Amino acid sequence: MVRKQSMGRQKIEIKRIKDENNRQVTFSKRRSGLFKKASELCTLCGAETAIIVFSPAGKAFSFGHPCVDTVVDRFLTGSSPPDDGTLPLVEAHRGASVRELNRQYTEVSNQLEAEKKRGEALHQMRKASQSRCWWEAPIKELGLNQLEQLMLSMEELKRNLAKRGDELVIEATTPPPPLPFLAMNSMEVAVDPFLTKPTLTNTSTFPQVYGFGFGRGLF
Amino acid sequence: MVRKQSMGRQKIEIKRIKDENNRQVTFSKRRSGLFKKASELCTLCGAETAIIVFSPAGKAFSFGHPCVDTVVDRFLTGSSPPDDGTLPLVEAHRGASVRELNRQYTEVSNQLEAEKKRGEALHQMRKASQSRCWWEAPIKELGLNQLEQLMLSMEELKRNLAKRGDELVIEATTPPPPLPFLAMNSMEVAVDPFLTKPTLTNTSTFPQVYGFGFGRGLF
DNA sequence: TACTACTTATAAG
DNA sequence: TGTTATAAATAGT
Repeated sequence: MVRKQSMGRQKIEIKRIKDENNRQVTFSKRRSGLFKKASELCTLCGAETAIIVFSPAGKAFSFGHPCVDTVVDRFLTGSSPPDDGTLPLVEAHRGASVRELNRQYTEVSNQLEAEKKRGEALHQMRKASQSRCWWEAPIKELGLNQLEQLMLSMEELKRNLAKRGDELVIEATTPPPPLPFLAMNSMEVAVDPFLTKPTLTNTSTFPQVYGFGFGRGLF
Repeated sequence: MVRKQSMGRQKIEIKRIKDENNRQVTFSKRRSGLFKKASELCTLCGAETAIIVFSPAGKAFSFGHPCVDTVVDRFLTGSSPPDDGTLPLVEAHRGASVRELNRQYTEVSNQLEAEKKRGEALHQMRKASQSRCWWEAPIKELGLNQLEQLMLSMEELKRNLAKRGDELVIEATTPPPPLPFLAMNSMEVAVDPFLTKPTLTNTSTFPQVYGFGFGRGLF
C-alpha cells in the first residue's frame, strides 16, 4: 500500500501566519482566489466590484470591474446608504465625492488664476503709477539732465497753479461758464520731463526706472 | 436505497445568470463568501483590504480592513503601480489621488486667499496713491486751499531740485562721500502704507472629505 | 434559512 | 511552479 503523496489540505486556524515565507505564499494564493471569486461574482451577477489589497510588504494589488476607478468613484460619489444593516462587514460611504472635490479644485484654481491676473495688473498699475510720479522718487538719484527737465516742468506747473489760483478767485465772484477751462486739462498729463528724451548723452548710471514712456498711467 | 436528498452542488458556467431570483441569491451568497475570504486574507497575512461591490440593483456593499477609506485612500495616494499584469481585470489606478487632490485644493485655496488679499491691498494702495498724488488730478478741480498747499510743495520741491543740482555739479568735480545725501531722502515721499504684507491667517476651513467614521470594518 | 452533495479552493509537500 | 488530499464554498432543494 503506497503511502499518501500528501497530507492534503489541512485545516488551519484563521490567525496570523507566523512563518514569513508561508505567509507570503498564502497571501499570493488567497489573493488570486479572492480576485477570481470577485471576477465570477461580476460575471454571474452583473455586479461591479473593486478590490484593493495591500500585501504585508506594502505592495498594492487591485481588481476592478469594469475598473477600480469607476467603482471607487461611484462609491465615493454615491450618497445613497449602501448598508442594509444585515452585515457588519457592509459599510456605507457617506463622505464627499471625489468628483465634487475635483470640481471644487478646478473652480478654486480658476479663481486663483483670475486673482493672480488681477493682482498682477494692479501691481503693474502701481509700478507704472509710481514711475509716472517721478516726483516721488528720491531726487538724489536724478541726473543733471533730468533735473533740468524737472525744473522746467516745475516752472510750468507753478505757472499753471498760479493761473488756476487766479481763476479760483474770479470764480468766487462770478458764476463759472460751462467749460471754460478745457485748456487746463493739459495739466492732467502731469507734464513728464522725461518724456522728451534728453538730447545730451545720458551716460550716467541713472537707473532705467524712469525711462519708460507710459502713456497714460493706467486704465 | 434512499434517493439522494439533493443533487448537491452542480457545476455552473461562469456567465450571467439569467434568472433574476437565482442571480440575486447567488449574489448574496458569493458576496458573503468574498468578504469572508477577504477577512481571512487580512487575518492570516496581515494584509489591508478594501472591497466595494455594487449589486446589479445598484446597491453598494463594502468591506474594509482596517476600513474602506483607509485602504482606498492609501491606494489613491500611492503612486506605485499596483497592477501586476497577471489579470486583465486587475487595473492600476492612474488617476489623481484623493489626498493629493485634497492637498492641492488646500494649497490653491490658500493661494487664492493670499492673492485676494494682495489684490485688495494693491487696490487700496492704488486708491490711496491716487488720492495722495493730488498733482495728478486736474488742477481745475483743486480748491484754493489745496492750491496753496500745492504751491508750497512746489516751492520746496524746487528748492530741493536746485540743491540737488548744485550737488551734482560738485559731484562732477569731487568724488562723492559715502552717504552725504541722506537728508534728501525726505523726498522719498512714496511711503507706502501697504507695503507691509498682510499676515495671512489662513487656517483653511477645508471640509473634511472623509467624514464617515465607520470604525473598523470588522474584527 | 438550512441541508446536502457536489465543486472548488488551498495547505502541505 | 505543479500535485494531492482535504477543507471550504456553494448550487440546488
